[in-house]
Formats: sequence, C-alpha cells, structure tokens
Amino acid sequence: MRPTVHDIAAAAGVSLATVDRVLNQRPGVRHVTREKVETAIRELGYIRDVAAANLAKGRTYPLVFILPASDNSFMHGLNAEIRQAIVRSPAERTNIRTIEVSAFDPAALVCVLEGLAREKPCGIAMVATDAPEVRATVDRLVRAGFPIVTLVSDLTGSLRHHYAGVDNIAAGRTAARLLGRFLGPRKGEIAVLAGSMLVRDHRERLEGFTAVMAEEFPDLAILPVLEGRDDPEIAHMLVAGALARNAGIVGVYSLGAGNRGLVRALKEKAVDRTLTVIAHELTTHTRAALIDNTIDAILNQDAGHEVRSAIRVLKAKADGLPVIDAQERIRLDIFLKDNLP
Amino acid sequence: MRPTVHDIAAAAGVSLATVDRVLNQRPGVRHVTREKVETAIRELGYIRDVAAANLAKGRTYPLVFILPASDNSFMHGLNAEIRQAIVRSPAERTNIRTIEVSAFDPAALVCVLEGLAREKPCGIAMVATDAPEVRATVDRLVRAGFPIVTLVSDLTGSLRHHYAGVDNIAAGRTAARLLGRFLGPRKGEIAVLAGSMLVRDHRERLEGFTAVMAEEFPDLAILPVLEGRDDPEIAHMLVAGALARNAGIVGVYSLGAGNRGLVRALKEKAVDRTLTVIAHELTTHTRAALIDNTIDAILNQDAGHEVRSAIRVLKAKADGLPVIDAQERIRLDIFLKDNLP
DNA sequence: TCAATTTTGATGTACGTAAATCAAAAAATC
DNA sequence: GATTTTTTGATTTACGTACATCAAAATTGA
Repeated sequence: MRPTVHDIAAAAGVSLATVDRVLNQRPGVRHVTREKVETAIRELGYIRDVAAANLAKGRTYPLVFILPASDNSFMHGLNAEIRQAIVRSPAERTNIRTIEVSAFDPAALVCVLEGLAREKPCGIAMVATDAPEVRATVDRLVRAGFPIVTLVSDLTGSLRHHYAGVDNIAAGRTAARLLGRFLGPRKGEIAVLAGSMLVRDHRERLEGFTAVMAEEFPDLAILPVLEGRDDPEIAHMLVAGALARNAGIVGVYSLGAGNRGLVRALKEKAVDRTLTVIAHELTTHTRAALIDNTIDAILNQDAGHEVRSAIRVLKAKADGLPVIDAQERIRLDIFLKDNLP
Repeated sequence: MRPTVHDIAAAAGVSLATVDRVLNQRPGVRHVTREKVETAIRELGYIRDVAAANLAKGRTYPLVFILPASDNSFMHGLNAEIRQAIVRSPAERTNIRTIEVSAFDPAALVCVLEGLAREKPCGIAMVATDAPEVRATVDRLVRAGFPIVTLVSDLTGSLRHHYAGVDNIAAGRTAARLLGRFLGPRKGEIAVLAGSMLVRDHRERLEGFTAVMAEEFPDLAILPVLEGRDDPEIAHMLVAGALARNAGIVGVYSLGAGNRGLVRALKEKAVDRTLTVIAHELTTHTRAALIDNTIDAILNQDAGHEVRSAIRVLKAKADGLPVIDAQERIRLDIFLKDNLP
C-alpha cells in the first residue's frame, strides 16, 4: 500500500498536525522537525493523494481562456473545443470562462490580463499577441504566481509556463519541402497567401517556408506575399488576380485562414494547369478540396488537443505537479487524402 | 454547487441508503422507488464524483499489457513507455503488469488470456495476433465483463472495446502517395521491405500501398515483397541484393522494423543513384537517416500515446465512463526532416 | 526562575461516496 | 389477522487529506 500522512507521522515520530504543517507549508515548525518530516517523506516515497486532497479542499479550477475575436473557421473550431471542455467541467472540477479581446490589439489584451489579476483564476490560457507590453504583463502575472499557457500563438521570451501550439517555423519548413518535392524538377513561381504579417504564427510559417525554399529549391521563386486577412473574399480576389497575371505559378502555399476563397479561385482559374497546393488547417472546405485534388496536402494543428493540453497543464501547474512533456507536445498533422481522420 | 447523494435523497424523498442501492445497483429496491431516485438524479443533473468514490472504495486499476516477445526497436520503445506508465502508477491508481507471449502464436496468446480471466484484472491491453481462436477468446472475455483494448495491432471483427493504434491501410496508402508524388514523372520499380506477411499490420500497410500505387502511379511497378523478419541483418542482405540485381529501382518502402539494415544497404549500394525512401517508425537510426537524406519521409505511430490512450480507455471502461474519441484516436505521424520532434 | 513565546500534539470536523448493520415499515403470503 | 418476506431508513465507519482549535510541551528571553 502507498504510504499515507499517518505513516510519515509515525515514521518521523511527530504528530499528524505537524506533518500537515510541513506538507502545506504552514508556519510554526522548527527547522529540525521539518527536516525529520521531509526525510520521512522521501524515505517512504510518500505521494500526496491529489484526489483526496482536492476532495477535502473542495477544490475547483477556475480557468480563463483569452481568445481573439476573429471569425475564421479555425477560431470557431477552437471555441467549439472550449465549449466541449466546459461540458466536461463537472467531471474535471474545472470552471472555464472565455474572454474575447479584439484581435491584434496588445493594449486590449493587457487590459484584460490586468483585470484577471484581481479575480484570481487558478490558470490562464491565452492566444498571445506578440508585443512587449503583453510580455511584460504576462511576466508580472507569472511572477505573482498565476499559471499561464499560451495557446496557438506563443509569446517567446516570456515566462509563460507552457505553449500549447505547433512549431510554426517547422510548419513552414515542412510545407516548403512538401511543395518542393511534389514539384520535383519543375521550375516556376510560388504564390504565398497569408492572413497578415502582423500575426506571429504567419510570420514564422513564412520564415520557415522561405528558408527551406532558398536552401533547397532554388528553381522555385516565391512571389510577394498576398495578405488575405483570413477573409475568404479577399483571398479569392488576391489569388484569382495572381493566377490571371502570372502564368508561371506552379505552386501555392496558403499559410493562414480564408481557404474557402482560395479554393474557389483555384477551381475557376486553374482548371487548365497543374498547380501544387499546400494549405493550413483542416476544415470542411479544405477537406473537400484535398479529396478532389484541388489541394495536395493540408498542415493542421488539432484545436481539441491544444485545448485539452492547455487545461491539463494549467491544472498540473496549479497543483505543482509535473507534466508529461511528450504528451503535451502539439504535433503538426500532415494530411494527404489517404490519412484523413 | 454540484448536487450530492444527499441532495438526491432529499429530492426523491428517500434515504441515503436507498440512493446508494440505486447508484450501485444493489438489490432490495422496489421498481417505483428506483424510478423516483432515477428521475431525481436526472432532474438535478447529478454526476457521481468519481474521485470521492474511488477514495471510498480504495479503488485501484489492475491492468495487464500483453506484448509479443519480439525485440525490435519499436517493441522496445513500447516497453519503455509502459515502464513510464508504471512509474506514474501511484498517482493514477493503476497497477500495471506486462506479460510477454511468443510472437505470432495464437495458441500461446489464448492460453494467457484464459489465465487472466481467473485473476480478474480490471482491464487488458493486448497486441493482438489475428486468429479466429484469439477473436473467440477475446469475445468471451468481453462478454464476461472485461474491458479489452487492442494495442498497435487490431483484432477486427472482435468485440474489443477500443483499438489504440494507427490505421495501417491508411498508412500504406499515405506512403504510396508520398513516394509517388516525390518521384513525380520518374518511372521504375519500387522495392518493398516488410517484416513478415503473417503480421496483420504489415499486410494492411502493403494492401494500402499497392492499392494507391495501382490506382494512381501506374508507371511505378512494385517488386515482390522482401520479408526481412524485422531483423537488421536480413533486411540488409535483402535490400543490398535487390539493389545490386535491379538497376531500375527508384524507390523503397520499408513498412516494418529492422531499418538499421536498410539504411546500411542504402548507404553502401545507392551512393550513385537517387532513391526515394519511405520508412516506418522513428528510431535513432531512421531519424539519423532522415536528417542525412538517406530516407525521405518517416511514418510513425507514437508508442507513448498508444500506451497512455490504452490506459485512459481501460480506466474509463472500468468505471463505465465515456471516452473522448478524438483524444483517443492514434494519429499517423509523418516526419520530414523539418518537423522532427 | 518565571513569564512570554514558539513549537508540537491531540482531537474533531469536513469533503462525497461506499459499504455495512440493524431496526422499522411496508408489502406479500397464508 | 398473523406471519413471512421484501423494502426502506437510520446510523456508523471508512477512504486520505485539509484545516481549525485548544492544550501541552519545549524553548527563549529577562
């Protein structure tokens, strides 16, 4: 049987109350006594029964998710996954609330974070906007003891405990290699459709993409980035325009959202040519396009995994427990038409 | 606050003892009374606090993993992950034991399963050997109330509750499309290295591979399968021989283990030609080969995820709780040199 | 040495559920 | 109506921990 607090009390030759004081770092224990208890804990290999402790404390985990108010299908999916998590809340002792902040607005994000500091949630998950003032606020909250994980978009260099999202540079590099290899010996131009270069994920994907293209596929030239604002209409216009103007385009990399517009443009303008297309995010639209060969590969991050991982990590941090790193690594999914879920 | 047993007792106008009898399906409750309690449960939205229940019961989850006694790096990795899970056992209330059975030996597997029926574990995870007698035994155990999940290798058509492994037909199809697309317009022959055609996973991968090759890449001809028994030495011999004999080989698909031998053969015999190579399972050897361009892509199943998923599912089934399907789906990882973990 | 202070022990209650016992009530049987 | 059987209630203990209270002991300072 696993040792209990009673066992360590007996082993250390102290009372239950003293063990409790040590375990919960309450005051009023002499240094030598504390050490006795601590060695007993170590020697017996005592592990606190978190379930019993939570029961005794009546503990719940008030968590806050801070999301940008942008309405593309990825964010809708992310929202849906959070709602699923809210449904599971009673069983998981969580108490999840979401807050929307206007997208790409560091000041608004900082304001929300400041407000949260007062209501004392036991964990914060946030889609980070990359700005110095956000970093400073996050660092301050972390130092004040709040567990914070970034979601989907990281805040590199900050003290956030964890990042629940994919490595976007690796994603861009992977897209480049897939595109390059699929095109083989063909030469020509590559159109890149992004949401906005103000978004860190998109910048990073592009950075990885251009790096591999330059290193390994010198016969393929990257055209100036089309910024579609993650909007299907704008994406359609931009891609259709590019295809009409430039007959040398042999491949397309869509690293943001708004792929419905991309697909429409491809079906209208590229019936007569063989384009190789890599897009991000598996949605109903991209899935259909992958199946009918309009798109050749889809890179995806699983929003459900990201949300569940964020919750697991926040709970673990709140309890001071370790996390299983391999379990919490968010993987880049590569979908061809053969391995769709 | 969540309702407790006290609340439903009050709401149903019965005593705590009766609620307990209903909840734990103990006898001695009249039909009408049972219904009163059940409607109270539904109306108050009562959810049993599993943590408190487990505490009261002193519950642990004795689980058994049945693994084939084969010593390739994948099985070693799987074993290592189970040992990790055993380390986490105290925190998860699990009590995990592994049993090795000689590989591809249905009779031995059946024998072990029969033996398990007597010791009453609360869940069984098994790497299945696909045979009618195994299926029959599994079905009998499932009907007797044992939660059973198959691991890595499935037992289709059986009553097993869950399969913690990848879709191997999809894996083969994906490999074929990657190989076909990477080769582009090139024509030639494809060498296929398998472990053994007696193993279901390998048969399925080959099935998916040949299907897509036939449908979509008619210019690539698949050579007779080389069966390397998952042994590096045999694999080396077979691949080296094939490369020496046949100058028309443009691609290799290695769908089993023993890739160390494959890599050695490639480095010896294919320095002068450009082969496209797809292999399964990320190990130190395949990882190094991917980085130095000897291998072009690696398909992988994450043994850690498989083990953790099997445990989660078995625990859930033992408690009669639902599982999150999306969370338990084991994904086929595709690694290029750019997205290695 | 006495008083003041700090440290420790003893004890009880609580969390939500399981499981057992025994008495009381209700229903079914004769 | 009396008897047996079934159903229900009331109550207690337990799981492992948290937390509070009050008394007792040990330590410190004067």
